[in-house]
Amino acid sequence: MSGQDRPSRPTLVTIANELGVSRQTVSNVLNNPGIVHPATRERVAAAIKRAGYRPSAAGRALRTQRSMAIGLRLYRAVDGINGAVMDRFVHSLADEAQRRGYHLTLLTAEDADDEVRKLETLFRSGSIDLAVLTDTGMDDPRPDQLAEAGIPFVAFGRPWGRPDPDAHPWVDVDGGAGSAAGASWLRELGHTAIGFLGWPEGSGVGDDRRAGWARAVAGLPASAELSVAVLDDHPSAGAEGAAELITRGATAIVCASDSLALGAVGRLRIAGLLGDDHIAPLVGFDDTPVARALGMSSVHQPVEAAAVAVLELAIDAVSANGSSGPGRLLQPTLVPRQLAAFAR
Amino acid sequence: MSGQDRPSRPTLVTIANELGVSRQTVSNVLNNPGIVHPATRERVAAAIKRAGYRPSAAGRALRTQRSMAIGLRLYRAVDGINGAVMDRFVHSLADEAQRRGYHLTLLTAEDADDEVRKLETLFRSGSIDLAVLTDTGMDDPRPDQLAEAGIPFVAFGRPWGRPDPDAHPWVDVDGGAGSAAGASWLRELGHTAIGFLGWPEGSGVGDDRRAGWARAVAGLPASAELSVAVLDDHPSAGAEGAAELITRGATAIVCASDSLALGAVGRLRIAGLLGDDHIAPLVGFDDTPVARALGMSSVHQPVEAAAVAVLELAIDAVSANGSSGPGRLLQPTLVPRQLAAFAR
DNA sequence: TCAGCCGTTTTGATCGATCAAAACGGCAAC
DNA sequence: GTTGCCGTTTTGATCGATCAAAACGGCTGA
Repeated sequence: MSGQDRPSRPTLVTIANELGVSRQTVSNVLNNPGIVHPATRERVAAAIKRAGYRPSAAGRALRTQRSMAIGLRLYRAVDGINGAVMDRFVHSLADEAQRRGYHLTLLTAEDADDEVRKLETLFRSGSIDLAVLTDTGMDDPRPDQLAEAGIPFVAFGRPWGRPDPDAHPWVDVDGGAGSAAGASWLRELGHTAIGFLGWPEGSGVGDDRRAGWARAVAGLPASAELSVAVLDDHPSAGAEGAAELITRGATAIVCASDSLALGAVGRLRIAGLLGDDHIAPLVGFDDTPVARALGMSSVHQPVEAAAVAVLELAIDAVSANGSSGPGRLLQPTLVPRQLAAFAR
Repeated sequence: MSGQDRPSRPTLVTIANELGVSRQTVSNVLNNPGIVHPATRERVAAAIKRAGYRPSAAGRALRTQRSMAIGLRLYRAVDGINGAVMDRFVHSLADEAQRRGYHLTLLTAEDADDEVRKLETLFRSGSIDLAVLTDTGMDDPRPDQLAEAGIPFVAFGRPWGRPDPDAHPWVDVDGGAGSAAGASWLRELGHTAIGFLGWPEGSGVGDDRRAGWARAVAGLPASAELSVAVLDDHPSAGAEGAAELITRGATAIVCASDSLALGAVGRLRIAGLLGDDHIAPLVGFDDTPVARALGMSSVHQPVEAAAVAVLELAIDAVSANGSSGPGRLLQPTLVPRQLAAFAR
């Protein structure tokens, strides 16, 4: 059945010979159409289309020293409830990269050191032009290591704990503003005892969200005692924390994640705090599919916009323009919801 | 601050000149160490390590006509509850690919045609050596189109609806066996009215799971009426379907997904069918994080093993050995659970 | 008439690796 | 002493593109 032994993809020379022009002219039609005579340009373009010719990525990469690839570590799906945000981000990033002629190259790693090591190998072999970091933590070691190795990168997440906020390009979502919006919404609903359910101090993201809640509940009585921290980002931990908050008098809760909120909703139901309007006095974070499915209110992160911003900074980083400024803080939006019938 | 203007990565020639050997010897140390004299080999290896030399992916790809990359479409995270399985699969695949010297190149697409078109562009430009298809549906058009274009590929999912089961290499999980295991487990618990909650006929995956349930409940009275189909893979649809099954007399339910099971658990609670042991008479599918969090029993798919198998077939496909056979059906496992306290 | 310029096209060199074949020194066989 | 072989190393060609500069024909202006 095998018709021809070698499919032998067409090259610049194939096309050039077919038309009796030089290879450079064919190349110019693709990369610098302006300098080619219109008549020639059309003949060449037609031949390219007819042959289904696609420039060799390897040949091009070898000459230009650019792979047009972006390295991204894919984390193990530990939770999957909150991992949904990262999912959306990766998809958006892949989409936007594609739109700009780049593409994502995935890697997996054991830990931060391993990630940097693998990024360095990919970079030195010319497999990627730059990296995108996600999940930046307090005093994250990766930015310095990448800078040391001369690898351009953009972080999705602020440089937490750094003296210089513009040490490297980053994009992030204003989590504090999200929690504040959630707390304010609960105030508007008439609540005066609004608790916060989050994690122990020390994580940049968690502290930021707590701070936002604190700003929004300022002035309400006893708000200081209504902050509870649990160790795990898990519904069972959320249930325990919510029970504690209710004991202390809270009638509404802002959570640092949808995982925690999922656990909290059961306690609110048991405590008879759900109300007749079926609006749970509860705000989760990340607007995950579970929140959408159950009808929990949650803070939505604009990951598509984040991906666009990351790519803009990324392209700046490799072309070394440095024109668009190092940091971008995007605003989340609160999505209020009514509990689904089956979840009441 | 910029010490040297050009970092100018080392090449084969750099290393070779440094030691006074030829470039080919350096190349051989990396690709064919056996034919190099041990003493030379060690000197060269030391120099490579010292310089932190990594072979240029572009140079190598140009010569060998291999990119060592695998194209994979990343779907938009529609649901995220069930998308979790795909998450784990992608991570495992990236991991296993890396272990074998390959890496994943992501793409996004609007639909199947767009996916094939983009894969073809990547393939013809030599950016990928092969593709991995996921979510194969009944009479999926992609296999034929890829074969037509001469693009090697492996599918994660059976060739549903095809006369020839070995039309192309594939790996899949035996969903029927999973549902059967779930139904059998419920029988062992003493249930005799076990319902199935799934989707309308016509989807390969859904029909397969229903068939497994049917096998396991054979012999029980009135089992034929205890199968209900809903249109959406969503908890609210699951709640409705479960209510219908309970009306028809079911005391236990096997679901085609965790999304459906999530909706069903509330109805079982309302109907007083949960029991004192806190084991919900319910089996979901895919063992997603939500199931783990709430304590729902579910069928777990061995995606890590699937990724390993896919890669094995993939490497066969590009080297054209065809030694390991075209199809692999893996067995899932049932994970029985007790409902978490907050979810009761 | 011829130098100079302009728009367009072609030529030569190069990116960094691997393949295939040649070269090399040493040694045994005839 | 020549031939042949063996283990190891080197040389030349090649993969497919882009950059930089040269070449080309036609035209203008001195």
